Order: sequence, then structure tokens, then C-alpha cells
Amino acid sequence: MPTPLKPKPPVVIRSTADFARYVGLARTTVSRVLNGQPGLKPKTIDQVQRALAETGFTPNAHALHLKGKRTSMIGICMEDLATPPAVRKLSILQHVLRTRGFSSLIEVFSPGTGRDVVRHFLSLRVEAIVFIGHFHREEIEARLAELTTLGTPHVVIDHFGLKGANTVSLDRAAGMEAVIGHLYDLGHRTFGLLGVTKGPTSRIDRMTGIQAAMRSHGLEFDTAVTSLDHLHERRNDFDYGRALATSFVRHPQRPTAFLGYNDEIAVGALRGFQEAGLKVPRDLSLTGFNNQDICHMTWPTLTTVDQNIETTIDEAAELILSQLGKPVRPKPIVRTIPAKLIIGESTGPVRV
Amino acid sequence: MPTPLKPKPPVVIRSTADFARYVGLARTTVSRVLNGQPGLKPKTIDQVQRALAETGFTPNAHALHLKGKRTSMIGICMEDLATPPAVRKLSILQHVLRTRGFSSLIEVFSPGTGRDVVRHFLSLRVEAIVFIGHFHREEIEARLAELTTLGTPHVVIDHFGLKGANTVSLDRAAGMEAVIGHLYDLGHRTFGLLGVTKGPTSRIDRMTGIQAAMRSHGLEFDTAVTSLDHLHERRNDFDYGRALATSFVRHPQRPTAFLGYNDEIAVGALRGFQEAGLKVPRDLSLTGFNNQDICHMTWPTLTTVDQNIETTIDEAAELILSQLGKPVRPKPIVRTIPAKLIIGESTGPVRV
DNA sequence: AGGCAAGTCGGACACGTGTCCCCGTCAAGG
DNA sequence: CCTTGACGGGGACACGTGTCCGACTTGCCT
Repeated sequence: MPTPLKPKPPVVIRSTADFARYVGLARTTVSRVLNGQPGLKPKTIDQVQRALAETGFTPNAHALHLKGKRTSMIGICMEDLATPPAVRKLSILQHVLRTRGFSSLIEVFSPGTGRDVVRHFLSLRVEAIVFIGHFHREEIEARLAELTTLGTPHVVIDHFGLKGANTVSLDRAAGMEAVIGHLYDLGHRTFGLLGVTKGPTSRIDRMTGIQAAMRSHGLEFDTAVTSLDHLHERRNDFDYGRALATSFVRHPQRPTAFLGYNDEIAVGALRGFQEAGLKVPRDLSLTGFNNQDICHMTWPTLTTVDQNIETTIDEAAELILSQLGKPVRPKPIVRTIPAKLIIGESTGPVRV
Repeated sequence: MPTPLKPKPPVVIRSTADFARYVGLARTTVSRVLNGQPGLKPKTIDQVQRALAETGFTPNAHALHLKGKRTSMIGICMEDLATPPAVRKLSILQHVLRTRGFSSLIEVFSPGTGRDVVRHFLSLRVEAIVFIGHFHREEIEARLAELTTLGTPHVVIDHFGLKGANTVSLDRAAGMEAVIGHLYDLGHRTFGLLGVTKGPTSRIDRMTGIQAAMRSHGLEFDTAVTSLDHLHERRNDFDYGRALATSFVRHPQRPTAFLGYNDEIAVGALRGFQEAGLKVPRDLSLTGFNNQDICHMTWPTLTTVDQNIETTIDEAAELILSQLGKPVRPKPIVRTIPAKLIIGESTGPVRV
């Protein structure tokens, strides 16, 4: 029994040639329709459009690029895809780039793989590469040097002080100064550090800000600031903050205010202090850093520092997109984003 | 004064031809070195390798693909890049794919943009497309149908019950059943729902599990289960949970156990109950869903349901990679991942 | 010096695309 | 009927790559 009406054969359409055969027109004609060239009968255009809807055919982007079309791809190297602020930056950046017509290629730039990741991006002829996070210094500087000689624009978000790098980063020092200023105004003169390690590595690091704040308020760093970070191993931030708080509870000269390196540590510390029967902010004040969602979920809510992530990403995107067609800048561009103090319920006047 | 030693001219190397000129060899010779063909003098190989290190040249991946090389790219459509479980899935998937030699192209599949996103992926000739999240039903089904006719493999993670879709999703019903079983064993007979809305849409949805648990424990759904979701508008999950808890505190017949739709709502509810002076789990039991980090940061820690994200992603990756070279499967593959009850401090025996 | 093999060179092709150009077709108008 | 103009057909090219193949240049051995 022969089938009276043959079902559409499962044609595999891989090229405009295949597609033109399917439509029943010449490849050039189809191409002209697809690219909106004039001098075509409405009927022909309709015919192609209909077939397009039927088959879902899409021209091969690789061949287009080969013909000179830009790739419209941006490579994004992430230090990490696990910490909320980093993911937030990625999310916003991806959205901004998409709005401007670029697609995002995302890879994790872990130590040792940096070379391969960047080479992979370059082989795909991305138009620029964005780095988000803090990386192994020599490795990323070597990559950035490569990119510069190759004329591929880049921007580094958050890793301040890299040689020859276009950078957009938060002024964490100013953020810390604002925090300490706020606490100073509440009467606090002694500060416990939670995970903020010594040795300032740049002029916008947290520790630099703490030192500057001490100077500007006439306090002696060594007497006003206490750190017990040497007592514990930092693995999970929450547990680390909790352990540090527990140690501070037993400390003979307990500070009245505590500065968390980030929100997780601060939340852990909050838990540690509360478990010891202390009330926050009655018995002590506590601050975090980053203004993550979690700050608003604790009881009391956490005083913290907002990263102005939208601004950061907007600046970074603008910086990278403005560089696209142009030759490499001789001098790297460095931009600093101001931090914003967010006052929660975890800070209060010192108890007299 | 002529410069005695000319600095290397800023040659722009865009192709193997350029590169070969730079090395001083024929393009074909260079190509043979790059592809490890035999019959080459060690000296020549060295020469090319050195130039490769100097210039950082990488063959154009688009041209390679045009010559028949696979693209090794996987498109990933995200519902959302903001909720922690979704990001966690993306992160693990990206890592698994990278390990297997694939790079990830990530786009947000928001309502209305679906068509463009998928077409963009197809124009780049991705080898497969992964969807993570819950989407507009008709839109995604249309896309999946397109992919099937085009022979591009796909897998949908988390959106269960789509027609013709290869799916990997968590058995949320079983998760809810486990939660209720746990609470039942503790003596609880009345349950308050926090954000778990009515109308089961599939056999593995939370509500289906709740109904099944009621049946298996001989409880009447309408009398044992209370919901106040109609009283509040759900915008921010934490605030929503908090508001629901506040309403339940005033409720004449307050249940003894509360089931949060997710962890944020549960944490919000915890805060709401605690603000009203209630102790958890002394006065009531409370559960979340998803086992996010936040569950371990609350006081008490939260009883919740783990999504087995690693297993989910491994299954999905295996499913998609196993389909790559082969013809389209006639029957969609549907896999269900078991949920795992995580018992925290927020659930306890009912107060007598 | 001659011979021979090991290397290298350079031309050619295909991949899918947009565009240019010329030719064929067809219908309308004279 | 012929002319004209509008439109589609089809060949050609370039883009960057890997590979094949014939021709050329080495350098070594006899």
C-alpha cells in the first residue's frame, strides 16, 4: 500500500545551500533575502520567510565571522562561581552585555588553568576578556601582558594593583573607614578583627582603611585593634566567625566592636556571641562586608558595606565596550568604586 | 641616527599565514607542526614552538569548525541567575562540562527572548542545549520541538512534565513526604504551609507529596493542612515568610509544624515566630527546602531537603553527552532524582 | 662530484557565507 | 512582433584552516 501523501522527508539543513534547495530557490537569492537586500519580489521573500519558520534554519555564525563579521562574544574569567557577590557581578555583567548584543563565554580561571582558558577564548576570537575576582598575581599578569600585545581589550574587576591592568574595583579601604567612623561615633574605641588579616597589599584594601581610620581618629593601631585569627583555621567562613567569636568571649580585654571580613564571618560571629549569652548590639557591635541578602535575615540585621555592584559592572562594561574597535591604550585605566555604609541593627552605642 | 637594533615590529598575527611569515616558514609546515604531524626536523618544531610562546598565536576556532571540527560548545539556558540553587547547578554543570572538554555558553531564557536565545545558540552550532529552571510552558515546548527536528540534543533540569522533553528533576514530592514523615514521627498532626501553593501541576511537585503523605498517614488534608498564602503578596521570600509567620501566630488554630516552600521563606518564618516570642522547636517545628548554606547559619539550624545537586547534574551531563553523536531519540528520557531529608534543630517533638 | 633521501615549499581544495557580476527568463508595454 | 525592465540563477571570490601532492632545496654518504 503506497502512502498517498508522503510525510515531509527528514531533510538535514546545515547550510544556506541545503536551505535554498529546500526552498527551491538559488542560494544567492536566499542569501539576499536573509540579508535584506532590495530588488526582490514580495512573493519570494514570503517564500523564504515561511521556510525559515518551518525549518528553524540559522546561518552558521562561524562562517559569518570568517567573512569578517564580529564575533560579539566576550570571555569572562571567574575566580569562583560559588560566592554570592561574585555570582551577582557575573549575573549583572551577563545581562548588560546581552543588552548590548554580546554573548558571554564563562570559564573558571583556577590556578594553573589560566593559560588554557585565555587561549581558548582567544581561539574563539572573543572581542574582550573580563576577569572577575582575585587571582594568582603572576599568572594573571602574564595573561594580561599577552592580551595587551595581542590587542585584545580586557578589564579586571576587583583585583586591584595589577601591573598594566585596566581595573575597576571597590574601595574597600574607604568602606572600612566608613564602618569605623560609624562605630567611633557610637563611642567605640576598641576593635576586634574577624578574618581581616594583616599586611595591606594595596591602598584600597580593608586593612589599609582600618589603619587610616585609626590615624584619623587618633588611635594607636596596636592597642585599639585585636585579632585572634591565628587561633583558628579558616575553612568555612560561618564556622570560622563563630569560632573567633567564642575565643573573643573568653578574651581578657574584649573589644566593644567587631569587624567581619565578610558577611558570612560576621553572621558566624553573631551566632557565636549569642550562644555565649551576649546581646547584640547591647553588649557589643558587629559589622559585616558585602551587603549580601543574609545581612537582612539575621536578628539583629547586620551593619555592612555595600559594594555598589551595579555601578561597578556598569563602569566595567562601559570601559570594555569603549575599547573594542580601537587600538590598545598605552596607559591602563584604573577606576575605583566608592563603597556605601549600610547601617543595620547590629551596631549601637557602646555600653557605659 | 639609525636604530642599531630594531625593536620587534608590532606585527598583528591573525592567521596561520601571518604566523608562518613571522616564523619564516611555509604556512603548511607550520600547520603540520601545530597538528603534530610526523616528518619534521626537531629544529623546525622548536622554532615554531618558540614563536608560539612569543606571540601567543591561536588558530581560529571558527575556521576549524568550518573544516569539520566539532565546536565543543554547550548552550545553557538559565531561568534565572539569582537564586542560589540555580547558580549552584550552573556552577557544577560548567565544571563537569569543562572537565569533559566542553565550553559553556550561558544565557538567561526570560519570557519572550527564548526564541532568540535558542537561535543564537544554534547559529553558533552548539552541540547541545541545557535548560535549568522552570519556564513558560508553551515557549519552552516550542523550542524543544525545534531542537528535536533539528537533531540538537537537549536536557531540561527541574522543569518536570514537559512534552517531548528529556528531563532530570528532583522528586520534590518524595522530599515533602519525607519531611512530613519526620514530623509525623515527632507527633505532629497539623501543618501550616508557607508559600506552598495549591494545585499540583505534576506528580513530583511539593503539593502532590503533601497530599500523598496525608493519605498514607490517614490524615484529612483539609483539616490537617492550613495555608494563609492568600493574605500576603510574595515579593521578597524572606519578608514573605516573616509575614506569613506573623499571621499564623494570631491564627486561632495554629498548626504545630510549618512547611516552607524554600529555605528563604523558612528563615523568614523563623524570624517571624521568634519575634513573636515563640521558641523553635519548643513551640513549633519548621522546615525549609533546598538545603542552602543559610540553613546552617540560623539558630536553630533548619531541617530541610537536599536537592542532591551533584547527582542531578551528573545525570544531566551524562544524559546530554551520551546523545551527542547519535540520532535523535524517539522517546524522551525522564529521570527523577531522589531528595534527601536533612534534619536540623528546627524540628522537634510536639509539645504535650 | 654525483646520488639520494629527508625536509620544506607552495599550490590546490573544501568547509559556509555574503557579495559581485553576468546571463537567462518572463511579463508588460509599444 | 520586438524592446525593455524587473527579477532570479548561477558562477566566482575571499575569509582561515588542515591536508594532499608534486616540486624544490638541503645535507649527507658514497
